[in-house]
Amino acid sequence: MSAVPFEKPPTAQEAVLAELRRMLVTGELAPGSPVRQEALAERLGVSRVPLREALKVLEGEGQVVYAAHRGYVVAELSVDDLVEVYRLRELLETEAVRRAVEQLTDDDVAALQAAASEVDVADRTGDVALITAANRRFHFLLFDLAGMPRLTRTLRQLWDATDVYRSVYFAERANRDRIHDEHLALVDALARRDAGAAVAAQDAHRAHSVAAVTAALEARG
Amino acid sequence: MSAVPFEKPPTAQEAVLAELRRMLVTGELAPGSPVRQEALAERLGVSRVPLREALKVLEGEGQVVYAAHRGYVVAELSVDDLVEVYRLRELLETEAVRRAVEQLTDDDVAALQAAASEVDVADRTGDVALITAANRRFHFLLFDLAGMPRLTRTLRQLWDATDVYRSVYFAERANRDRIHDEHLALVDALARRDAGAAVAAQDAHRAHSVAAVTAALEARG
DNA sequence: CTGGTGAATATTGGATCCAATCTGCTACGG
DNA sequence: CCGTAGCAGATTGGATCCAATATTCACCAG
Repeated sequence: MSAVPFEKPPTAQEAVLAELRRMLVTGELAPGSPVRQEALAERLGVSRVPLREALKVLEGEGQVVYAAHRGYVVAELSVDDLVEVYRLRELLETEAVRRAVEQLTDDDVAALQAAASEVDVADRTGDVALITAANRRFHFLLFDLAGMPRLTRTLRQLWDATDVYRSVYFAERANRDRIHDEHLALVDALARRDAGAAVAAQDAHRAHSVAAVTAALEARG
Repeated sequence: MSAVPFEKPPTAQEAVLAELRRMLVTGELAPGSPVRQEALAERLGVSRVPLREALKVLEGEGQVVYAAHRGYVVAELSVDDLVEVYRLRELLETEAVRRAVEQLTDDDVAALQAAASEVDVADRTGDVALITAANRRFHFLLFDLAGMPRLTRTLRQLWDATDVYRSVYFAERANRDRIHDEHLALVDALARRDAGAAVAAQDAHRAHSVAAVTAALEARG
């Protein structure tokens, strides 16, 4: 009985949800495009039922919008929406960092350092999806340390909403280089339990991101 | 063709969702109790499919928790959870008020005054459900004026999460009396475009609420 | 008496089928 | 030529049925 920590999908709806999230991040499901349930379900090898349940979750998160008898459409973010998301992130992430700093152990700091290194490792592969995932793990490791589950959940929704658009940020070599330094500065501030500096580092991090993404968004119209 | 603004339920899942929300607020679906799909569906006069879709929405909002093959359970809030929700509300509602004040018109102020009066009207009926609803309309009218849809949505989720517990607050005569004064103070500050005072009024409002609800929660254990 | 093993039951998960609604095209009248 | 009514196809919404999993309880070994 090899009790290997083997990943398995217990239900189809969860597998579908995970796959839909992936398709949203990669842009396979592009913003504004309608979701054809039958075709998508067939492609995923399931019936429409688990697909619809997964879509309901995404609807609750605002990733897709639903209209009765007209189905689901992949949510489209305007520049205003994007700016709003980043403003909310600022408010909530500031809280998260301040709380986390209060109860940060040395082990936590070490774990954060390790997570930051993982981002560098992913960076060297050049795979945008890997980088995005590693970056996310790093930041949410920190958020989780605040010990506020609802805060983490809300932040996850906000991050999810802009995942597609953030990819363009990671696609740029210059941005990826800057991330390394910014993460380093953040971990450094945390190691010193300097909440103010940590918040400042996060703010800078976000500011770069939002600037790049809005620029990209306005470019295409 | 009488184009009467007649209420109609476009889909069963929406009707079910609305009914489930009502049952959650009234405690008909009590925190911690499992959701028996077949029985509940039959009681609502629908099959399990639309019920399950409605439950997925509530799951996304954290109103129920889901475990694969074990079903849904009505979410239970610990005191810590409750304190967290109120802290998040403080952060987000402060932002909402500050933004709203920036672009408040005289008509908006008048509408807020009217909404506050509605709360008084509901108050005189003594019906806790009516009071809760009127109170909610008043506050969200203000939040909406910030022009930040995601912020409003997040706040709605936070309010929903604690609706059941807030009922105990409104059940107390003394608390209801205080609400009138607090709303008056808030509208007054808004009419003067005094963001600081408005935020302070809201903070006081919340502080009373959280104190009452935590007390009630700790009392029963 | 305790612990575990197995079958029986209850409950959830998913697929298929049918009904309801929407969309696009066509034809007709102005 | 333009607008509209209506029909046909496409798509979603919901109900029923079956499969998969979990839970309960009886039974037995120790």
